[in-house]
Amino acid sequence: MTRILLIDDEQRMLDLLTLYLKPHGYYCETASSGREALQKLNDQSFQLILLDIMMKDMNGFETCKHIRRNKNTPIIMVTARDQKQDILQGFRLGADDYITKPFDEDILLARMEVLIRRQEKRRTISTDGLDWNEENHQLLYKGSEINLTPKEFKLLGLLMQYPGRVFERDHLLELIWGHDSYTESRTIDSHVRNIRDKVRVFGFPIDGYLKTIWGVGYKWESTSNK
Amino acid sequence: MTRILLIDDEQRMLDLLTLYLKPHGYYCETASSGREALQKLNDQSFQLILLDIMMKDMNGFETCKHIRRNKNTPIIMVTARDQKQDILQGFRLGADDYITKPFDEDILLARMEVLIRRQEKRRTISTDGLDWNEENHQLLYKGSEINLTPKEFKLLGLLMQYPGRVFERDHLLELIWGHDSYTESRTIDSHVRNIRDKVRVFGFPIDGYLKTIWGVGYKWESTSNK
DNA sequence: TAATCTTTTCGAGAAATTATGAAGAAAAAG
DNA sequence: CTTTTTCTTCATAATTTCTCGAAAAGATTA
Repeated sequence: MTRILLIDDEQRMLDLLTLYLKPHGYYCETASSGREALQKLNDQSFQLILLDIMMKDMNGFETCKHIRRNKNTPIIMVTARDQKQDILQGFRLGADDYITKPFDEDILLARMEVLIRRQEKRRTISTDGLDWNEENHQLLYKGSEINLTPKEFKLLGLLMQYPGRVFERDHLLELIWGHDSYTESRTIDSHVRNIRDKVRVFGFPIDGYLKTIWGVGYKWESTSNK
Repeated sequence: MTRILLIDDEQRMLDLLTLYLKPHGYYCETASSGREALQKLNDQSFQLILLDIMMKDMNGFETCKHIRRNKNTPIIMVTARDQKQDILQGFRLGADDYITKPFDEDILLARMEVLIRRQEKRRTISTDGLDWNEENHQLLYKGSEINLTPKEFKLLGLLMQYPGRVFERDHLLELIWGHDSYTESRTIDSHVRNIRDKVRVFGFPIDGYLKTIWGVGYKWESTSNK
């Protein structure tokens, strides 16, 4: 799930954008001030930021500058039509793109995709808010990091990569441990347990996904019947 | 000198753009057909492509698609105003941005700069008060200089350059020491240790950023949960 | 329901990996 | 050439992860 941070001090606008974006598979987190946005950016991770320039408290420019001190998450500015100086100023402060209000939904989506696509060359697998990312060696649930050990991480990644497919324990051993391992196949069970425990703590409905196939092995459920 | 490739079948437009861009320090090469453009792209390297969509022979879309087969040089499409379908199609084929004719010179320049800036390896990186500057080989924290040795400096810079990404020790060795080095991969650990020690003395919360990924390597944390 | 088989749970020891401290080798500076 | 700095390696301490057995719980079959 691609996570977007919407920053605007008008609640109406936040609602509207959320409504726009949700059906296209984006999860939107909202912030109604620069301060709140920086807070959320500190706690969670996002693939894109939509930032309204016209805000009362800390304005969009200030916010943009602050964000760029620590992150290079792509930023699309939202401006009123033809505020050329604003647009230029935004670019100077590190914004990646802008759209003018009122904006065309399709164009916005296209621009968003360009920016997201560019940084998502890495391999990620996502389900229901759970993102497994190989390059970052990270498992995120709704933007928060869940700490896994190397074996746990590989095991989960493998299962998620082939949703619906059942893996026998010996097969998992071969794929993750390698063919020259003397490890007992029951060791898998321990790792599965640890994964379940760790992920469950964060509120992800893991039992609806990581399933035991009795007498066979394990699989990652593709159709989430939680 | 930043090299731009202009593609348009109207000579007048090519001249106009060249005239616009030259004073801003861009070198412009021109092509008046898709074929010619592909030829030039094959022989020379460019930092950016400006591509007119409305061309007689091989049109802009075709050209865009061909270019993307081999290169990911940023492409800005030039379209007539409000050809929404054209714009969306361009994005689908891998364009990075578009401008509508007649365009504003400053906005064009700003958009170009965004795309070019992103391509360039950054000479300075800043996080949470820590500034890494390649040009003067300095690491500053809140203005005070932290003295690093060459290896330490390069290593830190590389990690900061790609926040979030995990590097294996052998990969770091290859990137910094070069492929023909006989250095043990554990040597990395020593350098990491020295970096941590030196930076910590100055009060920077290094342990929240320079992370050990157990069993894998090291990374610079992008979501700073200190 | 009983018998049997499989999985889950738990915990402790084993194994693997990283951090640390220190010293010698190599390189650079004086 | 000498001194200083940087780089590399190694031993060992500290930490984290992995593994496996045994008991408990759960599923299946007769």
